[in-house]
Amino acid sequence: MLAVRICNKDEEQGEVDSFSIAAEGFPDFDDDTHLLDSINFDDLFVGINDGDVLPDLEMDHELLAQFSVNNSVSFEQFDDNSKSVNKDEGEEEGKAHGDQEIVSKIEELAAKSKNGDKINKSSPQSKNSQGKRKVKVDWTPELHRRFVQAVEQLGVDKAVPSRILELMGIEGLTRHNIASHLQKYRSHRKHLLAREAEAASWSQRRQMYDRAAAVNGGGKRELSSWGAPTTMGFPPMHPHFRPLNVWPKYLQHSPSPPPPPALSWPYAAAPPPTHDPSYWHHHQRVPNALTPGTPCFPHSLPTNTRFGGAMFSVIPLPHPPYKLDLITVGCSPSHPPLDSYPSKESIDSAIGDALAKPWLPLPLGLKPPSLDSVKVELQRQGIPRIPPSCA
DNA sequence: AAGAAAATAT
DNA sequence: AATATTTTCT
Repeated sequence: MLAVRICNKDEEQGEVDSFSIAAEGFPDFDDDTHLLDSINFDDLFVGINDGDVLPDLEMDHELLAQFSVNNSVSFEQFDDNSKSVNKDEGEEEGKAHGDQEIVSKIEELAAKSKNGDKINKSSPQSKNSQGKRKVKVDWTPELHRRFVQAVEQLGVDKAVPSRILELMGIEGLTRHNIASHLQKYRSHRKHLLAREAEAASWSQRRQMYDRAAAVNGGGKRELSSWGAPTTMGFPPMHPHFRPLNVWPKYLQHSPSPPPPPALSWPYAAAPPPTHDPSYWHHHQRVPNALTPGTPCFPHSLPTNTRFGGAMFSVIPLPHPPYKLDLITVGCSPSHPPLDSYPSKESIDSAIGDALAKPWLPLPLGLKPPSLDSVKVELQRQGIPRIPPSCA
């Protein structure tokens, strides 16, 4: 059947951990035969044929499988002995998807007995031959959305696993499942906030620096022990003082992922693999509002230019070697990303290592301008490249 | 029961 | 190697 049954109970807590996972939109739902036909067992066994695991598997009872269908995963509680498959509630909101693709994949399997090799200390892991881990919950975007919804509804501070569990109202999910997801969620959130704070902080320093620079005009500037101009006790702008090099990993490679629909807010976009950072920040933001932490340098700076749909700031420093001190690229919902983007490395090398390049965070899911655009703009503004030797 | 940390699995 | 998810420990 579509639903796979997990058959052991959590002795300690009495939580039900056996449940079925039903796939929405799966054809021939009640016809095992057809379903089986459509399962690719090669995939099913990928990764578990390393010999030491296989022998312990028993198809019927030990094999845990989770079927993941593109859009939704639902959980149904199982009676301990019942074999019945419960079809799931419909996907509430985001339905209306004619899912033509059936099973996208079978992700999970295997209850492993991971003991055997260990001089066990009777840790629950080195348990009986039946060592079955609980089935992994597949936190699909849909599921996560509900999670986030619940969390936000409760309020970030009041959102504790048990309440979230209630609100989500998805059978089969345990408090533990949620607790762990919550942990990660908070963690991501924390990082994000930290990043934003840091960016903001540097933004402020930048402002102060610029103001001070404006005041002293071309006056002489004292050099710190760093040999660089300092202002108001802030560290000199120097490559080594990059506040934070936040060039989202997912932006670094992948030559040209399908450009997100220009005007749509990427957070709402459909198929975020778990890797998509926007996954963790699904809460819809006010359209057109700048993402908090977005490089919002003093907009008024004369050198602040828009081009190619992205904001691009170049802030020259008063002194020759520091001619070009900071470049900021950013996008906002109203300024869609460009088609392509350069790697951080390519920009670094193009601009020259002598320059401080604190890349401030881009709104998640958006891309910085292409390297060519940057180059062009640099030229247009008559900003000379500075050889590293000058630094 | 909540959280953090450690352990596993992918 | 890095992540995602589970398990253990406080």
